[in-house]
Amino acid sequence: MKRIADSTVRRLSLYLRFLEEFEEAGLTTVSSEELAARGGTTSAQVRKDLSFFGSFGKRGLGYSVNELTQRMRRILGLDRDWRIIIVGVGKIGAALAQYEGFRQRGFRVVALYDSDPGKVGRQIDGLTVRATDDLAEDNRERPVDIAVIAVPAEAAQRVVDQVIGAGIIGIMSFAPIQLHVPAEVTLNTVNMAMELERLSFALSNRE
Amino acid sequence: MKRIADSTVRRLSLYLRFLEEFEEAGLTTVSSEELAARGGTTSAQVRKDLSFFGSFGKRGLGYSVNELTQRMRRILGLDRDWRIIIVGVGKIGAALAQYEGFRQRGFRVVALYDSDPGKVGRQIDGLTVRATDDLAEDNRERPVDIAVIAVPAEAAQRVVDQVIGAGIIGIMSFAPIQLHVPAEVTLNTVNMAMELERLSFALSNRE
DNA sequence: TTATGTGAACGCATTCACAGCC
DNA sequence: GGCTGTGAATGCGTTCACATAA
Repeated sequence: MKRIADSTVRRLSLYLRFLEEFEEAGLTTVSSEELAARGGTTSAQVRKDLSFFGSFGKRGLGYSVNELTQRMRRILGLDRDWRIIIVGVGKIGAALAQYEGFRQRGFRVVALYDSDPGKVGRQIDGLTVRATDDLAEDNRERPVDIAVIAVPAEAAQRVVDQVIGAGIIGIMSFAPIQLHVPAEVTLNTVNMAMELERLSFALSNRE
Repeated sequence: MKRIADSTVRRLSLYLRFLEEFEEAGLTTVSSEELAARGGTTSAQVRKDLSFFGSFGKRGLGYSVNELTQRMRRILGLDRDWRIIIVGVGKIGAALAQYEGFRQRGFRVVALYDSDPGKVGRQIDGLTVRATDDLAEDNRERPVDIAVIAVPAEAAQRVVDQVIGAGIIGIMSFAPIQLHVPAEVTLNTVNMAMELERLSFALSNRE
């Protein structure tokens, strides 16, 4: 498939949310213009974004809310459940484990891990925290799709190597550090401190 | 000032981290090439990024680690403390309140707010949770720079309006929703569910 | 000689504008 | 007539390549 820009994928996620809102509101048809207005973009942008994946609309009419919602789900890979684990059950990790926004989209947290013996065995949201060293064996028995990394910066690269060694190829990191992974692994990093710094920059540099 | 691309600002944050590492390692000079290698970019990119703000290097030599670190801090607005509040002390909000990564960069959490009467009065990390309705008055007495929004999607726009009404012009949102703010307000949103969706897309669409 | 700083070239994402279809 | 789908034009960020300075 043609390479899709990151910005396009982000917008697709937004479109899906809006479509679900429209669906809930009982609308059956939506135009690129309406979708654009809701998301703060342009109708041409919406049509271009969708055109990378096919022709889903009817000229003169717009898009079927129902059909487009299905299509978006399928395109984003959300027409299935994803088995995810969370490594690191400090404040952030524990919060993510219970985050409803994940479950709603089919991301099912199936296990929690931590390297701290003091945390292993603890119960969080119905799951027992396991030792990070058990990861490889666990994953062999019952593979997972995505590992969410929520450990301190110092431990992050080591944990990521362990996760990859266990055979997991999807990684979502919340560690405030630049991670290195082989090409066959897909990594997505959210650095919350960096996001605040972007805000700091924006606030400092406006006339 | 000339408009700076978002991608540039993100890289500046990275450079600063690397510079601090180099500083800690005792290095006094660094080249654009070394900085690039550490961050997975190119030396031309590093030089171009820096060139938007001035000429900080010496030809044939490179950059003074110390001086460039200072410059980066100032450019990013990190040569000062930022007073921030967190609105919404559910799992995510409480986790952020105690996040060390913020404090380290001069982001000082000075107050916590929640609309749930059951949470108001609770102690978290040495701070007493206050009622969101107190926000306007509190901010009049002792203004803050940034409000971090960590409330559910349904409440987010209302809370943001309240925050803006109180006179706060910097907002960092973790609510999984598209927020609307007037032009004079600077908003930065991190949508964790969307980030997982990007990963889902990437994992689903590779040959 | 070495590494910066920067115009120019390039490539990619966004916007335009209109042909095509309902 | 209305709205989509898409080549063409534009704008913007990245890369190139070299003049410049230590």
